Amino acid sequence: MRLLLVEDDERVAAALVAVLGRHGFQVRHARSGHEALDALVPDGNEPYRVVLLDLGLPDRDGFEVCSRIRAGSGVPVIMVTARADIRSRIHGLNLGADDYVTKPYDMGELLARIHAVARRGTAPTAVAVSAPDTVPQQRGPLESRGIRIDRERRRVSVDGRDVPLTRKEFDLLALLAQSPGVVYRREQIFSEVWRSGWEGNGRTLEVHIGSLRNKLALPGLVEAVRGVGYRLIPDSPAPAPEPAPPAPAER
Amino acid sequence: MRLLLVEDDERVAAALVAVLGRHGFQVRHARSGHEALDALVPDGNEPYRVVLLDLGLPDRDGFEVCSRIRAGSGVPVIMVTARADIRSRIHGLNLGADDYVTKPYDMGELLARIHAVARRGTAPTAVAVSAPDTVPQQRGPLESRGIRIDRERRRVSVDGRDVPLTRKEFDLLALLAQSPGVVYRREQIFSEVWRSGWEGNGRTLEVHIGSLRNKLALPGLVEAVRGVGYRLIPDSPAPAPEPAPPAPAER
DNA sequence: AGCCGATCTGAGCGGAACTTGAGGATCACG
DNA sequence: CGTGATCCTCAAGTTCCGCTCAGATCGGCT
Repeated sequence: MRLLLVEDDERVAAALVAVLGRHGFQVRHARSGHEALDALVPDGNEPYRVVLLDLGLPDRDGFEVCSRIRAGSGVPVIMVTARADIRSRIHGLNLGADDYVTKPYDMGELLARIHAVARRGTAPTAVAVSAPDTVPQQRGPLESRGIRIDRERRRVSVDGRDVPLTRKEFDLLALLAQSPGVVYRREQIFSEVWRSGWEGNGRTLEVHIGSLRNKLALPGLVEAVRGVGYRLIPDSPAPAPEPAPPAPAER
Repeated sequence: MRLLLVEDDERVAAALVAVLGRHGFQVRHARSGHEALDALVPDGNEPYRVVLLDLGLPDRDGFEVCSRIRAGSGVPVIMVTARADIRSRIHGLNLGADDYVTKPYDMGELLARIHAVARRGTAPTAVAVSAPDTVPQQRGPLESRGIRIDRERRRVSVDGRDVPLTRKEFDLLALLAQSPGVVYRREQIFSEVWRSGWEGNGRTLEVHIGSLRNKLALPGLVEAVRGVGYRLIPDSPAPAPEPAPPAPAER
């Protein structure tokens, strides 16, 4: 059974490779998110049954790696990380991870969890991972429709013009911009931008959406989806992953 | 989305039912392992998408309940328990549980984990106990007869032409498209698309079906099955395994 | 403490979405 | 071929939901 380990710490990786090997896994070790995404491109070999993803990667955000994996494949992903806070957990799981394990973990439990997601299997994927960078996903600063979002500096600019945003406004925009076009449900927004379990009582969300719209001054960018939530309208009319050749993967 | 909650503490259960209900789950509450196993017997209704299993049950060991569930069904099981020791965790996961959450847990995280296992869907495994249409929730856009349904983006296109749908219309279509050819009974549709067991009094369903048909402009796609409900006609073969007699399993 | 920006809440408005009812069309069945 | 049940369509109501504004509250900073 093939397993993809994404981990930049050589010592940790070596230990995991050894243990997993003893338990019957054939482990491929990727040292960066880039290498991991490369490794997942179907190449005729037996596909990976599980991805073990460490979030503390050097080259790019581990969350981003996860959503890119998820954009192209249904392979089960287990996030393994030292970040134990609730927000990160929820965020990781909402990005499509199948499990989220915090360090330090018990090796036996990790193995059990690997088996749990592996036996459930790879989800069917209609998305063909053809051309690598045709999917306009976040790389470094997010960029879409002239908006540049710098997560590290928490700065946003529209057509070069700097737009000062408050905390909530920024978090809101950063969340929506993560996958332009995708509808984020209200509960999901609350659980990611506000403390979890918070039920929005008043008109809080609408007010923040309103001020965000005002400051960005890009009419039509933030769209309300009645009864569901909000989404960003991507510039390119190419909204969704390819209709894809109806070629079924089987046989 | 139906969810089976197995919990003997009434207060805990009530709280969970409330929160889960607000998040769009139709919750069935079983107070014992016996009741849970009963509830999981396929009865023609929409199958449960997730089981939330508390291990502290009075009548029998929660672990046993889990393995019995697993013996007859591929439904995802999340164990929720105060037993945090490693041995129990590993034991639970090895018995077939898909996740293991210890009390006290964060509600937001629990919700995220529920969604994580639900989106992965019911395992194809199962002992095929005459559970015909437990089609796992598909990842990626559904596609059939030139209709592309993107659940994430809540967008529908017919032959590339974008078709804006309202909430009910979209939910309705997404439900029917889940298993083209399968007849969805009226009560089933109401319980999925209109949450909180509300029986349609007027001509509500017909009107929404009507406007859906208008917008899609694909004559013959949505078929009414007199006295029963509706279904989508798949392009390819006509699988007519539907006995569709007046379902006697009604309670 | 006092200030000031950020966040939250409540009320009112307008429009979209949903529901209802009636009449006509269609179907199953005798 | 008649009849009742079921479904479809149209045209109203009615409810729900998002937007905005204005004021209250929170929280960090000096």
